[in-house]
Amino acid sequence: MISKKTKYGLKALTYIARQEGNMVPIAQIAEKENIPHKFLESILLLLRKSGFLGSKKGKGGGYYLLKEASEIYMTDVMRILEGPIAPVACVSLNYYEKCDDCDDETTCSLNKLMIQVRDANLNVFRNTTLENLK
Amino acid sequence: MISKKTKYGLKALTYIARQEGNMVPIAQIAEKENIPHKFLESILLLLRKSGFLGSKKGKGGGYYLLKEASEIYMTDVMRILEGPIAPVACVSLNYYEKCDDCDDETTCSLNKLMIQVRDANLNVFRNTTLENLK
DNA sequence: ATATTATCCTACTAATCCGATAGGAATAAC
DNA sequence: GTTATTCCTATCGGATTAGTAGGATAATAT
Repeated sequence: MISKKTKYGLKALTYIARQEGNMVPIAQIAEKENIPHKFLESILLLLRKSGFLGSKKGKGGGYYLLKEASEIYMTDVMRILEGPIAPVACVSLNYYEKCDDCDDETTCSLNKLMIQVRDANLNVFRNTTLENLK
Repeated sequence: MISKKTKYGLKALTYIARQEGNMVPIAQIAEKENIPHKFLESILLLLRKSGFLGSKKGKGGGYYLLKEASEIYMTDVMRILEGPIAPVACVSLNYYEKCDDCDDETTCSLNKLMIQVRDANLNVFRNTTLENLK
């Protein structure tokens, strides 16, 4: 199950994408998408620092997409918002970590299944961009 | 990412499946699979209560599979150990819950993607049994 | 200048979940 | 009756999640 952060983040990105380049203030997204304002603020900050959004302060300011919606892939967004796409770190492409309980990954009984799950999810996220959510 | 409970549970089930019907004590699984004994105890208790395992108390006791490994599907095991397979409750087949932030699911921008993710995972779990992990 | 509107940033908090442990009761074998 | 096992409830520290607080900073309009 994904976190609310992820869910809110995806909804916000979609909302911004729909405004076709116009500056979108947090308050507007928060209201329309039923997301707590301050919580959303921290999420948009993260998305900006991660290179998905640009922002402008002050009156008439807000957030906007830095790339075309069709070039924002779910793989990238999910990794920032939710973390690893793999179900266990020992099969993660971007967040690899060795298991403490496993001596040898190649003989681990779960390894093949975990890789299948990872790839199934990757396949969905690699083939979905923000444009597909609009 | 799956919890350690799920990971340990899957490993334990696989270990038991490999013993071909023999009674397997917790201590043996714990040692061979590097799982904390007491933690594993609680997991096996759950798997027994959920109908996957039988048990026998006392000397020479332990756990055993109640069904053939080839009839124990990952869909069922995962739902018990990890909970919903769906990434959000509002597209869950077995744990459905309405979103608080969504007025209408059919127009939710995330709905289609979430269903795709759910189905991708279901597809893997439905086609994997404990036999495949042995 | 000043008021207004917005993002930026750090810190904090309450609640929940996770991973693990404690300690004994019940049961079966020898 | 001793030993080996599961059974059961309760507890605990730490991490994570979801959300809040409060002000600093910047841009705009008047």
